[in-house]
Amino acid sequence: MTSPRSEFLQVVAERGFMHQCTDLEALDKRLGEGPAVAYIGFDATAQSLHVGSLMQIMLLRWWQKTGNKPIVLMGGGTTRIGDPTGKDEARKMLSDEDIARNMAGIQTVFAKYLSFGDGPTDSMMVNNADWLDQLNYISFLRDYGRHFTINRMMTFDSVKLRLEREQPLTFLEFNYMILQAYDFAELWARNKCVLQMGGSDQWGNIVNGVELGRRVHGAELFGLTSPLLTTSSGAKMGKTANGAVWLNADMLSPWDFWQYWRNTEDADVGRFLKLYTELPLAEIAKLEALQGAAINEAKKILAGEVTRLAHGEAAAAEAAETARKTFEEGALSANLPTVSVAAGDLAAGITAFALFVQAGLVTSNGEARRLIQQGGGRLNDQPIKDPAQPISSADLKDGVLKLTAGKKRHVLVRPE
RNA sequence: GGAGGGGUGGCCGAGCGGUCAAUGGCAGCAGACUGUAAAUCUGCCGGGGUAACCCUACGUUGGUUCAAAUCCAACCCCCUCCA
Repeated sequence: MTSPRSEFLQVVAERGFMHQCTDLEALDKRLGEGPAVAYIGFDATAQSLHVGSLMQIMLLRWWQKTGNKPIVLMGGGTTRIGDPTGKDEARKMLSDEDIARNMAGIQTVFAKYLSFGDGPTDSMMVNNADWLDQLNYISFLRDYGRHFTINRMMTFDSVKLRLEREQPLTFLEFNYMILQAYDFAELWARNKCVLQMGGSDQWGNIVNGVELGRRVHGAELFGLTSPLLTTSSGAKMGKTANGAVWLNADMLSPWDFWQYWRNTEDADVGRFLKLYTELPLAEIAKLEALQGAAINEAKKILAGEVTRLAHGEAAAAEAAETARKTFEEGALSANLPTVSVAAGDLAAGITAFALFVQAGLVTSNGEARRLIQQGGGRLNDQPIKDPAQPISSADLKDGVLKLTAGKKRHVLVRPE
């Protein structure tokens, strides 16, 4: 089709959010008729979402910004099943307490990206446990199970891949797609929700929902998926050395979050600016055209914008300033991550390798020794030659010690 | 219930009585080169220890042996086929 007329779909197309859509023209037409309701589901598998989900959150944000109503669906019910999509084996069962705790952690992040309330374009949050938990098995099978054929279910990747790899797929997991389809139909019935979005791996689950809605409610529903993002060198988004890039500040500090974006590969800068910031496309075009070292400026803007959305203006500014002092001036910034050691211990002297362990820069004495022996350990910006070198109060500068592991990881140590 | 195959370090995957903390690949870390990028090259990559060396580890538990990831027994789990 030609370029979409609706503002939402224009944004989605221009900025790279579009992977597949069940019926782009019809959805465009529907959006032209007035505000619509769309949802994205988030299962409560961890205490925080990570940047892998950020594209979905931005989609909801654009949806709201372009005059529509977003629904955030918390998968309180479906998390008890476990989505087999893209997994080689069943995830361990999460207890109800874990799920409740995870949901509480995840919910907080949405308030930063969406405005909630009762207005026509205000976002709302619902929990599919509200309807899934009370389903009656036989009734459900008769009303909904008859719309699914095993023949067709076996053709979906989530099922097919497991079977082809001869990995077990339990009946519990096999039901996941049915429940997700039911969610969509239910959200149509309750809130006239007409669109489900999600990552491309959710395509099968989404299509099932579209079809189920048509069969049981005669509703015209739509699905739209975003591409699975990898970095230019092929790594999945959101993973780093120390684990996932969490969106919650208590799981990953705004400083580390800023650093993650600052270290974006050159080739990804333009793509990420379009997806994860709201800068005008013309400005992004200029930034991504920067060559050589100049593109670092674009990375700083990327880091600043993304951090501002996730953690606020102040946190973003502080991270930028800390980075400037630390990396560009080589000066000491008081806002670097800080750990404390007992003043008495420091006065007595602590071996360098032990201090690196205490500072959390490495996880074992052996690793600390290796780091230092290989020339990757510095104290107050001076290389440490001997892992056993004692460090004491005499090394304090302005009341702190600055420890560095490698080129990028800095920690301040304060006696207390 | 029967027959066969399999469970090895974060992952994949060799090993099949000693020379095995266990080949190789991926991931990760450090150094060089750079731009807090990528690619490349070099080193490292279970824990403790300056080191000698010690401890833990090859599904679980016992056993054989001077010596077991490797052999035996029982058990647990997974896969395939049959009933």
